[in-house]
Amino acid sequence: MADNSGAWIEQFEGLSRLPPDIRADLARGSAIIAVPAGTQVFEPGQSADNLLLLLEGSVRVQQHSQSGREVFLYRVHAGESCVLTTACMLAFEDYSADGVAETDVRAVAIPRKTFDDLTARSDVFRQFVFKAYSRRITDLFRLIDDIVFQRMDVRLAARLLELASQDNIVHATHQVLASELGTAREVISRTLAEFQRRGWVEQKRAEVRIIARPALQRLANALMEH
Amino acid sequence: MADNSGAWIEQFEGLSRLPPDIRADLARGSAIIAVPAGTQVFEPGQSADNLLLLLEGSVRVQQHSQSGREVFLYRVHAGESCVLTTACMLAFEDYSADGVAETDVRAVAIPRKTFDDLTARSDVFRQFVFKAYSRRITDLFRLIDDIVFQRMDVRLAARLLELASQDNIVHATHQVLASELGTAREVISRTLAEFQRRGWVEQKRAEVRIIARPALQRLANALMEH
DNA sequence: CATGAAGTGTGATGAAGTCACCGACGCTTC
DNA sequence: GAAGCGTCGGTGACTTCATCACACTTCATG
Repeated sequence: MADNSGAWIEQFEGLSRLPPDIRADLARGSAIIAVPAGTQVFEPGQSADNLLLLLEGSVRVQQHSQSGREVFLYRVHAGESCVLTTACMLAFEDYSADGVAETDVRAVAIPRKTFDDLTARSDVFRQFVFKAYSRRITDLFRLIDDIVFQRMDVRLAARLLELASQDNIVHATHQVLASELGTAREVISRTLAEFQRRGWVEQKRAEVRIIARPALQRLANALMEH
Repeated sequence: MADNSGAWIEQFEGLSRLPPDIRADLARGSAIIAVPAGTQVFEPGQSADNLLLLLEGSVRVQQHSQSGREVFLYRVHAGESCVLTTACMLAFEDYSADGVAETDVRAVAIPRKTFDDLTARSDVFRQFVFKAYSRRITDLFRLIDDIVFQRMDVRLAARLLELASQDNIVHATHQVLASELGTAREVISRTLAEFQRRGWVEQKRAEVRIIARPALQRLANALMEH
């Protein structure tokens, strides 16, 4: 187990206000773990017994439907928690979504026992947990709204901007982008072809380079019609 | 305030195991309220300060999108709780969904203070809350899955069966059904017309009568193709 | 450099959403 | 009961998106 002095607690906005005794117990009752990219962090049918707080990296949470395809649900970034797994930690109900480390991940693992103890003893910790819930749930609401009402090109533009690195490159295959948006690869191919035709992006294999950020931005904000 | 002896606690599976002292505090610290049909139970921009446990009736939770249309999210029945409002109770984050009483509703209102107190003191209560969360979240996951992958006619058939009263009648306009499924009225009209052509339903103004339940059932289970 | 797997392009077809409009029903008001 | 009006439902034309089938390109690897 790595150093766990509890210094990481400062990285989490809601936890920095924890009183010293709780903070000590949290550090003592948790472990810092490292997970290589690609690892299944949690999966359906296995009741998660750790709440993860991400220090570095990101986790992609998705759902495998009966139909075999997968839908992207949301992404957990550093400084956030995989809080929805707590629902099954305490509810013993099997989870229908799974999480995959997209990059190498460093995280704090809080076992059920510690989680339960802190939830009982600290209202600051409780607020942290419920706030994280709130965040995820509103994300899901927004996702549903997008799926139902937004056009594909608008959603793709927005997602490209989100995923782009500083140098305006998105490292992702059309297939990956498709599952991010819950659509088919062909739709992504065609839409990207259209973006390229307009000179907004350039494409290589498994890579999209954003040329005209402002144009994509305008489309993403749906300030553009047709 | 109506009689609140705490007898209602038995109606909630997860709460019946509460120890006597907690149970007494829960009864004392909560109130039974009656809400007429059509009332807005909670709404965006107003941080809910009561957790509702439904004794009778149902609450429809939906989202008003920027685009003006609304999406049905889920329905809370008697014996269940509007637990997602707790996320904002404790997180102080504004809620983007609203809830409307579909029928006259009797409910137990648990104010934030009581909720917070019980969450700290009782692990049975905590489990109840988290289990309710779990239930809602998996409902949302299923909803997303349905929206993305299921055909409209399959979803409509399933919804008709859910909404039908004992005498196989669904009291709802096409518009209402459309917003339940996040689609357009015309789509519902056409699909229902098709169902009618096949002799599965009959229609009156603001009413659908199910004639061939088994056929709808087969379609709903997607055991039927084309 | 042959081979196969992964990534991408494209056309045809059908399902669903959108837009525009009209007619039918039910309720009020005179 | 006729006129007026709002809600509800029906329909055609068109667009967008999903699906299926298949061909072509890129790239790693033996």
